[in-house]
Amino acid sequence: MDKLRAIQLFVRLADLGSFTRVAEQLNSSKSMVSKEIARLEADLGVRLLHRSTRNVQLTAVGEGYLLRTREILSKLEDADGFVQDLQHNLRGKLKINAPMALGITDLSYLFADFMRANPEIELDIHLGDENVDLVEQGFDLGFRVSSKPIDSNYVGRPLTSFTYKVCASPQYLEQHPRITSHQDLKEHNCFIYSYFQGKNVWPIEDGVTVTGSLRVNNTMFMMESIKQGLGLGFIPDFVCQQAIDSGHVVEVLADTKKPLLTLYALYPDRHFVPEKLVQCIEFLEQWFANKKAP
Amino acid sequence: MDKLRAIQLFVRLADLGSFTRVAEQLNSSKSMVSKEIARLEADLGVRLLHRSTRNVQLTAVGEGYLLRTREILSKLEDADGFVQDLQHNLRGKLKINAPMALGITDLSYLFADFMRANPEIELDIHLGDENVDLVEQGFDLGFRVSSKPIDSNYVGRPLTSFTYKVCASPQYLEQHPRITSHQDLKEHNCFIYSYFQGKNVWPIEDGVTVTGSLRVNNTMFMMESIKQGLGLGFIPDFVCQQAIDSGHVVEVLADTKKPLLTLYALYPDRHFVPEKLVQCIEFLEQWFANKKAP
DNA sequence: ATATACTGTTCTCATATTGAGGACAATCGC
DNA sequence: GCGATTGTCCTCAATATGAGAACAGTATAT
Repeated sequence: MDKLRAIQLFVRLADLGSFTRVAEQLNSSKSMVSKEIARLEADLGVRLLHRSTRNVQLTAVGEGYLLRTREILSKLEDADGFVQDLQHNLRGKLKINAPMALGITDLSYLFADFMRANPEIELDIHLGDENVDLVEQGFDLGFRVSSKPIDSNYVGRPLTSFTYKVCASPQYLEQHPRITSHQDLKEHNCFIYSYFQGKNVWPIEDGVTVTGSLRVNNTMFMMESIKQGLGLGFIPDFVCQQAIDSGHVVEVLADTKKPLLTLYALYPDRHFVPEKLVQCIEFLEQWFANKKAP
Repeated sequence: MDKLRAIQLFVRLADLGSFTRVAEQLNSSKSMVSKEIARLEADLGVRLLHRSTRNVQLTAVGEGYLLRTREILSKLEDADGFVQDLQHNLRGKLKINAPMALGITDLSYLFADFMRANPEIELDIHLGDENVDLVEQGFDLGFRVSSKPIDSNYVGRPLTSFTYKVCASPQYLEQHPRITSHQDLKEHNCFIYSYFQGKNVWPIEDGVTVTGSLRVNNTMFMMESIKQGLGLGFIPDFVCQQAIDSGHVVEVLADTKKPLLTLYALYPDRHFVPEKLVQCIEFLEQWFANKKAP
């Protein structure tokens, strides 16, 4: 028995005071209304209304039940309304996970723009390079750099592609042997990024195993050490480009083959994506598209 | 879709955190739980929980919906509990309609006993001889004197039978012609009871049309007038018996044929009769049975 | 690292529920 | 009295629904 519908019919019946009119109002049959009310009464084991052929009269019990069920229906509507509001209106929190370096560089500008464009949406941004379980931590959106989508419960959306560059400061290069081949790197002080998937193998050409005096889990820190002339780093271009443009560091082995990586936006499975998240993802795509253009 | 059941499943699922365990607990199948939750989500247009194969995680929306639906389910239980309480416990009001004379005589003793035996039941007794519509006025119980059950929406239960007696005071009989046949009544001052079905025809033998100087809608009043020696009355025995026993009035035409009437208890249709009403009706039957015995 | 066990989803199909329509009994107004 | 209208009951076709197995994916154990 669909008790909820039965209750809705009961309340309506109490309002209209006629089985026939309820059936008419719902484009349904009298028999259905009658049966459903009978079912509800059977379920409760109580007569909710006395019926004479001319009159429908609430029982004392029915009176009390009506009061309570009215409130329940109203609360149910509230609950549904709450859901609709959160789903379809551009409101609420958006919990986002992003790599530290990306967050400090591009994303800080990106989300500044986004917040200006969508003042109703609150952002809860967690920067970190550890591999967190997005679903377990309840993230709405995550940024991942990978060739394959990692988590099958999430759908990935390519935003932009980037590459890595081998960087060193001009001073370092002056004071150390010339680098002409990627194999030369073996003789240099190559910094290692802790979370790098290849550990201490840089994916240049067919790969080169490197060693160095620094191992750190933050690319910005590494970048600073490179600027100080302490060694070489294998740095994403969005982190090093500015320093290269300003001359603080220099790219070496620019013509070697390095992997082209893709930045993905990961968000929960495609069913029922909240409007605010749709909005956010579209914003991401546009932002990166615009950035590449000029 | 049975939304209520879907909500119940959702809440249970949030508690147990596993589709499989919900299905086990309800002796049902995983597919049913999965489908029902999917239906609810489709209805709302929202993902309520993220599922990874190892984890079920509430969405932000799901979290809010859970809170609200929990309250709704609790309220629904309250409503059902309220009904059960009223139905099965000996509590609550009992609205009763009874003829004036009967109420003032027998019923006053009867219900005094009843109230002593059932202190939890409140009585709301309306005395009156007008023909009221029991269902329209919301009566739980009515007393009717009739040979046929009047209202088809109510079921009648015979309680006791009684008859009428022709009464007069000794003084009146001394001062007026002797009464030996019912036809003699035509020459006497016969009081008329307003609500009497036969109007001014007393159903003695084959009926006798009478006239008199008093017409009143209350038998007790009439009884008093008889005691004063003003005339004759056709009085139910439960009203006149005491006065006859004490010698205040005398019965005449005792051996004539008068109708034997039955007192019925009328109560609403047999489906779902509240326990308190069942109790009351049983009490009525026992009381009248005991009264007849001694 | 590989295997295994366990998760939630999806599919199909037999089953059961259910709602519409009409006949029915009862009542009220004319 | 008769006709109109009420709620209930009956039957039957259509729909919805749940069980079970196959499936895809993942975490734990070895």
